[in-house]
Amino acid sequence: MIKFRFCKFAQINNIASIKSRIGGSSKTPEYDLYRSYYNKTIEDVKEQPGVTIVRNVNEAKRVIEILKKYNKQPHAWDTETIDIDVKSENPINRGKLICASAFAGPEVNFGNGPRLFIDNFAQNSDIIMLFKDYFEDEKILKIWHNYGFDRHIIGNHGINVQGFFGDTMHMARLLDPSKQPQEYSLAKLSIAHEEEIKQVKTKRLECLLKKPNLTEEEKQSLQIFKDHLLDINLKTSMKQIFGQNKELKNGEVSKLKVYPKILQMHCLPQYINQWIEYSTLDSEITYFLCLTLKDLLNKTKIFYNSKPTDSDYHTKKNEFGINCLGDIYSKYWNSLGEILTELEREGMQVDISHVNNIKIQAEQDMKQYEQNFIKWVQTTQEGDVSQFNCSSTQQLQQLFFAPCKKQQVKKTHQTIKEDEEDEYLSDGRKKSIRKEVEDLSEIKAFQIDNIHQIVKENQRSPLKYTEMYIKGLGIAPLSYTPSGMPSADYNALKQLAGDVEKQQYGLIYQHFASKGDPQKGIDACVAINDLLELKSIEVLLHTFIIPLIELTDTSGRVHTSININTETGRLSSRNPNLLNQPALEKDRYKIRKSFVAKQGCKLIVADYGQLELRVLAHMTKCKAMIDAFLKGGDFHSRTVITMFPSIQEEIEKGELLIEWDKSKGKAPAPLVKDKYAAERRKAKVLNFSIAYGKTATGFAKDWQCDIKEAQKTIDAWFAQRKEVEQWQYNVRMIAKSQFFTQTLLGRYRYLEKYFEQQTRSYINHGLRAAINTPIQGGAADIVIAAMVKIYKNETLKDLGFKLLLQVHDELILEGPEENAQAALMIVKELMENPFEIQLELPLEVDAKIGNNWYECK
DNA sequence: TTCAACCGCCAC
DNA sequence: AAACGTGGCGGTTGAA
Repeated sequence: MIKFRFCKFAQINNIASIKSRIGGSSKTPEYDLYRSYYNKTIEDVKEQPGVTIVRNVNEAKRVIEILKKYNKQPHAWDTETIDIDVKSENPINRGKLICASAFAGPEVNFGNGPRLFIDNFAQNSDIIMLFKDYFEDEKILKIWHNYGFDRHIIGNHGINVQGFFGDTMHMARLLDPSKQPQEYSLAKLSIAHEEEIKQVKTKRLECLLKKPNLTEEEKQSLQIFKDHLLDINLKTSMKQIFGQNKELKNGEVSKLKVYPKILQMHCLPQYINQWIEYSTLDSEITYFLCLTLKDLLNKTKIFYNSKPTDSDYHTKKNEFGINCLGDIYSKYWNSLGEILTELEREGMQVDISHVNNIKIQAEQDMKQYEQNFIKWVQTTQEGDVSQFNCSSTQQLQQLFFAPCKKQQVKKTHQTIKEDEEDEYLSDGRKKSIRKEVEDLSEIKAFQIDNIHQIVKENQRSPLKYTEMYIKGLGIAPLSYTPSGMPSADYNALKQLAGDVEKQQYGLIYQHFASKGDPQKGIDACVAINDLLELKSIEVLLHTFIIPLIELTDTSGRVHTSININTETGRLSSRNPNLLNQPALEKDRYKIRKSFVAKQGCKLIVADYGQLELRVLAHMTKCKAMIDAFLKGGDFHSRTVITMFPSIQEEIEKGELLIEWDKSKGKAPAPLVKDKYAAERRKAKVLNFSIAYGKTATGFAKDWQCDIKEAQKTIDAWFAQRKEVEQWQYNVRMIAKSQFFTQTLLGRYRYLEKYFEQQTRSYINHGLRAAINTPIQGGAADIVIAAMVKIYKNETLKDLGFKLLLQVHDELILEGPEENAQAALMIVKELMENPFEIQLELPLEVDAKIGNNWYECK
């Protein structure tokens, strides 16, 4: 079984091949330089209290024995890496370890105390390999902060880390998912939980000191810990410790901050001691943060109706057998942490030749449209605009809508900002303050490359840039951006162009026709239509096609980085984002065909049907919704008939059908989706948008009707779904009074930030979030539970099927062709029953087998 | 040169 | 008083 799960690792176990892939840069002159510094530096490294430094084989072997001796307790680890830009690159097959640190408890004495520092550079760069058996021992548990990153880096050395105890980042996110993303760094968490960490440390020390049979080494370690380490609880960020103000040539000190590279910190004498302290503190903090967060998770009961004074408060469980957040961690999120790293390492096979083909195709298609559009722009301008940039929103705004006044800016929860002191960037520069946008004047200059080498008066040689002037057409703005500028998005441009194919010309036609030149109007519509085509191709090319080519590895697989960093508990994906691949209708180049199964394998793509609506139905226990799901068939058609009594009558008389199986011949009566297509479309939009808290105004805008009519339709929806209305009311009340909302399983999302500012905009946003999170987050709970079940299923392992990706309500697996059918049945079964209990209504999963992602949809 | 604000668009 | 939730990301632009 194991052989299927880790065949990827089996491939990379060949160390020579690893080195050739990730160690290329270690042969550069830069490395040689630092290596020479390093050899002198390590001679006079100061001995630091509590830190044991490992720099040779014997030392390594000795500490490994100590680590193994303490195999009953988890060990916290952290790594520092080189050869990777952590901001833009994923750590799969890229980046390697320069050093690692561990902390296994205050009493675990590695010789000079409980902090362990392992050097893995230059002549010591294979030291980490001595720890292979230790890392791969699944019985020895390890704690990490952002496990995925460290696991992959260590994996790059051919070591497949096992024995996952927990990830402090995931724990912190589960405890409170509502913080800013950067607040989950080790440094920030150590500050946020400073008091609790102190308490945990003190308590732990007291407890250990009381332990009978302490060895001399342990006593010594505890003494060092007490004397030197107990009071160090704050992790300072690397930038704060190592950042220096840049010195200018004239001797003055600049505000710009400079930071040494990791290589420099590791190799240069002025940094090394602080560097070792910094690195070893990481793992120690991770260790105590883990204890702290576990404790907090266990203390966070999920029953908000119970009070701590209730006698059963500490043991009471919800319908899913969950008492506290700690239960959710141990039941689901812990496994999820492991699963995500597996998905990342596995990656997805890419048909590179297909991607290259569609890239060429897209580039060709774009060119023509671009030429057409710019040619037209030229007809409206006096100066040369051959360098008009179609990707520039500003230029488009200027061209169509200038001159115009900007709209009054509305403050939303995102744009509102307090008058704070000057903020500075990490490199010391002052953070720029948002400039008020100004009205658009009729003519505006844009900077362009001086491709014609124009030499200006009083200049001897041509400057690099020159100006292009755009004179606005002065069309009345159709909508505005949040900052008050006229928007030039798809909607606005589409209104200008109209439907060119049907010769129903849009607003810009009027603009020219009213000046007595209808042909010019038609030309303009055609041109804008071309612009829209151009833009849609550009998006596909630049957001999907090109990045996919760049990010696919040499073996033809693309490894996205999957994070749990949403406030609702959904996953997100980066480098590349595989969760927003174009849907079938918009996928004119069939980008999804690029994601294929590897040789001899098939993909299984399994989708939940109407997952969020089912979650809503379950949580509200809404009879009408549950009923509609139980009866089956087209859910939106069922919604239509409950909303419109006249349609209901037709159904009862048999003059109208909800669904018809075409294999039985021609339908004896018309179908709802045909006869009442418009109504069904409305019902569909309603079904989806109610969960988002969309209001009548929003619907009116979408449907282009007045607010009253929209409200009437909404009322019709709610009339049969009183339970939903009541549920929403309750959820809003809790949000307003207690500032949180909870998902299906009971995870919390805190909403204080929306209610602190007593503005309507904030509060309304908070209320919508409160409504949406239980549903969106509940759906996430279900899919995560299903993933854990699938991951743990022995039969699927035997069949060789592995998870590749989760796309919110869809799971993708890959495995041997001959086992695909068997695997599909199991996947479907597991997904439809993610919990021990049944929900108020069944979950339905549609699963397909195919050679690529496109085929499976 | 670097970075963030802004706009816009992709998914579920 | 605002008007649809959760994300990632590319391009342009101007500031430091």
